[in-house]
Amino acid sequence: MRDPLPNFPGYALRRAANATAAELSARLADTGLRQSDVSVLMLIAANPGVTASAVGRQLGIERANMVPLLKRLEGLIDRAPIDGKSQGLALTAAGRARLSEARKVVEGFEAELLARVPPEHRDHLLPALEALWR
Amino acid sequence: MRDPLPNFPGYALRRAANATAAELSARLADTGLRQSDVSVLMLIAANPGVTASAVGRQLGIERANMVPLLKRLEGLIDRAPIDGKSQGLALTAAGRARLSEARKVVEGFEAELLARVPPEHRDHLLPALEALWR
DNA sequence: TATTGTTATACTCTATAACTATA
DNA sequence: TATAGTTATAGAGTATAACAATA
Repeated sequence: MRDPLPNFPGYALRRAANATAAELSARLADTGLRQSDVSVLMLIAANPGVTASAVGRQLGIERANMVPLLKRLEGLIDRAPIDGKSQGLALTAAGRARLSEARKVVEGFEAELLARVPPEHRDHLLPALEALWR
Repeated sequence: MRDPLPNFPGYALRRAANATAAELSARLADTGLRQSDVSVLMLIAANPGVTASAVGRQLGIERANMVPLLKRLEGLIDRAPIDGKSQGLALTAAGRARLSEARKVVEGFEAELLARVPPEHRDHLLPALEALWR
């Protein structure tokens, strides 16, 4: 079948993102975490005391969507009041343990992704992608 | 803020796909078509008489999801029975006209996307992406 | 005035299961 | 048996509007 679409970088981007997201989701199933959960946990781990709003801004997640996400992570995240309206987030011991599991899955998967890219293109992938959204 | 996530190609892929999809959707608003609509119209235009199932297979769209999609494109697509259970799809005159509009938007956008990528990385984007899903 | 956290809501995309009819 | 078209449904991801309380 004639198919001109794969020649469009935007289309290839969508297909690649879709395929890899589905694969990572399947691999994360055992941890009970979603990709967005893991990214939030990673950001909190790297920045203890950060607010939910700041996490959302950094990851491109709307404030409103942080609420159910953090609710799903109950027990893994600790909330400590900063002032009357802000709360600092940090991982609990359980949160660190779960993140440690998830991190193995994610980092293994990311390494595999890079390995799938032919060597001559490999180092160009990340800079090219970053130019499209940063 | 410390943020290790942009160093993950899978994460960058998701962010880039998300950002570009939102932008293209906004640009397509005037045409009344979605990205998936345009990709379906393009595939039918390139392969007159193709079945809905074949289009879905090629584009990674489930058969079941082709039904409301084609219903949305009523008037743009013509269905002719091939045998008792299959229908061949083709564009109507209106379909060709709408696709012509949408094609300008999409091709302009795709060219802009490539232009955003630094020249030394540009030619590597498409091959690298294709390695991730093909 | 701007920001935080929150509630409610809606739209899109995608996936699965199941059914009918035909090849 | 496998495939085409269809219906119904559910899960994610994402977006907006609006509100109260606080900076």
